[in-house]
Amino acid sequence: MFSIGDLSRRTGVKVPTIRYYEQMGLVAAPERSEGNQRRYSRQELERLAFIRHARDLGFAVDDIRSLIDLSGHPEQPCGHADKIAEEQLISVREKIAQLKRLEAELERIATCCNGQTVGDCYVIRALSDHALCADEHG
Amino acid sequence: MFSIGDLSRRTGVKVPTIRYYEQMGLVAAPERSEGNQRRYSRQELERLAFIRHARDLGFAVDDIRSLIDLSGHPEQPCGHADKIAEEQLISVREKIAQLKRLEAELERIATCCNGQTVGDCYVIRALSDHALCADEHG
DNA sequence: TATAATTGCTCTAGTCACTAGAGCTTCAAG
DNA sequence: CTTGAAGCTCTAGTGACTAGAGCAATTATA
Repeated sequence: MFSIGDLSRRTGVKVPTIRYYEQMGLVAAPERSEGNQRRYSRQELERLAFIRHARDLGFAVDDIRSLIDLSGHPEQPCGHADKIAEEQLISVREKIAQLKRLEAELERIATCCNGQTVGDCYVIRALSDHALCADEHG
Repeated sequence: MFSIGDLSRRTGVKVPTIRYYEQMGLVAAPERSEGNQRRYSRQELERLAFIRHARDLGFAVDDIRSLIDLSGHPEQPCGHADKIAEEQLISVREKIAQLKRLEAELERIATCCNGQTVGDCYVIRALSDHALCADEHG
């Protein structure tokens, strides 16, 4: 049996976050000690590790809920789980592409400032005048 | 003079967001018409375009506030503006690196599922067992 | 000019995924 | 048996908006 602090140390999920997940129904409410403190089993530790891992990978809490539901039905086809993972992959790739455009733009902005005062600072001018942008972003 | 809707169309910032920016003190409260509707000048249009541009580039609202303050003092040295832009560039690069790790992990997860049922689905197993990960993430 | 459609107003509350703090109780070590 | 860490519940705050209710003003059309 683990206390909530044990669980936190073993999974890297912060204590208030574990309680929040319980409130959201992502993890079930565990047994309690005589003094009303949460006591977790190994199974609950594993579920929390699953959640932590999925969150690290950027899955939304709703997606995680679906994945947990699916893992409770091991006899069903896994197309849905695949779909969730693939959509997540697409969204990650889109974010990377978007951030690369920002990187290029910021590189230009942050490295071109040779002015001595704000009045002719490239950072400020570039933000004021979209026309100074090499290409579209946002 | 522009109505709030004009401003929205010209800058791409949604109407409620403009009002929210006013509440946050990012844009000043403008003149009002006889019937209490907001009426903006060209200067205010430009400031909002500046904000929009900076938000597109991922600057936090607090950073934008600093940049606006700076642009109101064109005689001062621009080191601070440079610093904000450079920090933003670093943070964007970190996000890209992080997302690339996620991409690699998700690729492995999403493309390796040859099982027919959830029971042996790679997506579910990979999330359950961090040991299946090729390298660290998160 | 009358009316209808659109746009605008304020205000409250909701989103997501937590995080912080107050004020109290229980637990484990010495 | 005491002390200090860890736990409890509850409310409220974060960032950057977004949604909706219930009105008022403006603009376009007949």
